[in-house]
Amino acid sequence: MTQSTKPLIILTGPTAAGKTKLSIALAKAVNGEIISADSMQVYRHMNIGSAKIQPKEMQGVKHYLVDILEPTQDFNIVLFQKLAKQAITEIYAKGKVPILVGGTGFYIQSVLYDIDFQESAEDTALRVELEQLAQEKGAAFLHDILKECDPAAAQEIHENNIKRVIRAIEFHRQTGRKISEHNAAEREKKPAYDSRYFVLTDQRDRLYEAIDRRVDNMMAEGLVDEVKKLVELGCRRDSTAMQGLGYKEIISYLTGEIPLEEAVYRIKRDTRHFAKRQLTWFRRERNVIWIEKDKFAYDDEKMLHYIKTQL
RNA sequence: GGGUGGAUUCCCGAGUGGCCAAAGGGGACAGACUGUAAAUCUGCUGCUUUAUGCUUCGGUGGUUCGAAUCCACCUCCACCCA
Repeated sequence: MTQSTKPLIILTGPTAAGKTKLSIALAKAVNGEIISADSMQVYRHMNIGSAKIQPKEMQGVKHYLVDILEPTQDFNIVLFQKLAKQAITEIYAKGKVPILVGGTGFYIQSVLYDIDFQESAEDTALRVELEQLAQEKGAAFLHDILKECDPAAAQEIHENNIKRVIRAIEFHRQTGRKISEHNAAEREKKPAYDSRYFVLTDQRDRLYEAIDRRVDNMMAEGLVDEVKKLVELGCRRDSTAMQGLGYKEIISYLTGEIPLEEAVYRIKRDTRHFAKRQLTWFRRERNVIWIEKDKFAYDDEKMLHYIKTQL
């Protein structure tokens, strides 16, 4: 890999597995710089709830895509992909190795396979219109619309998954093509880099314990105050940033909908669900190198050594 | 000591004679995902030789063709009166 002109190291894994800490050691070991593949850490002022790496923890390792947006702004995968690619170019120019670190599997995929999103922009007006249609006439009605323009997509996407049904219809309206065909073509792509895809994980029960502990720490560190400030900054419940785990629940607490202990319970539960979904995603990715912490006696040094043997 | 209300599958909880292996929710487990992805959505959850099969609804015994559902006693829990 060191011979290649386009090396890319990916270090991911479910939330609370310990990616951040290991990533710093890795970056130092391979003369790398880190690109965060995390949909929430891009936002400024969201430090506690997103478990964002803090400047002193970086130990001089440059990080990209952290603290680049105000929480009132929208972020999405296309923007991520564009910025990540820019960062990679920049890192190559320095003669360093880019390391993609973070738990958002879809973001990682978009870079690794250089997925093409450009053909179709999002159309807010259309989305709102279709959402209303679904609300008034039901999910099945919307799904029937998709059936007419893209039967294959209709078969693949469950009618209750309104977001994805809307996107498929939107894609067709804008491009005249079928998203099912587009997706099939994109799926054939080979990695755009000479990559190593590491997934850091642990036994399920230990992972869940780590999540519970982390949430308790977040509360102790002042997550409620952090969310209060975000609300003061103008964040609304439906803004993209407030969809983050830990944020939407605390907002529900602040508006008096649920007691604080219920909010904490939900954050823990939903974060466990999230970790499970992440694992499902990584299992499906091709050529993944699993790093099971228990097999390395929970020793970062040993994990790092193993990673180096795989490069 | 007396009275009343309870005990249901991992949890909560519905079920008052057959349509009940037992609603619904939660959890657990599994999966999908190509412009909101920390989002959104799906499946599954007693056992097995998958069957008009077996075991289950606090315990035991009864009534009945048939009981989670009715009766008796017992155990435990909650509340009320002493």
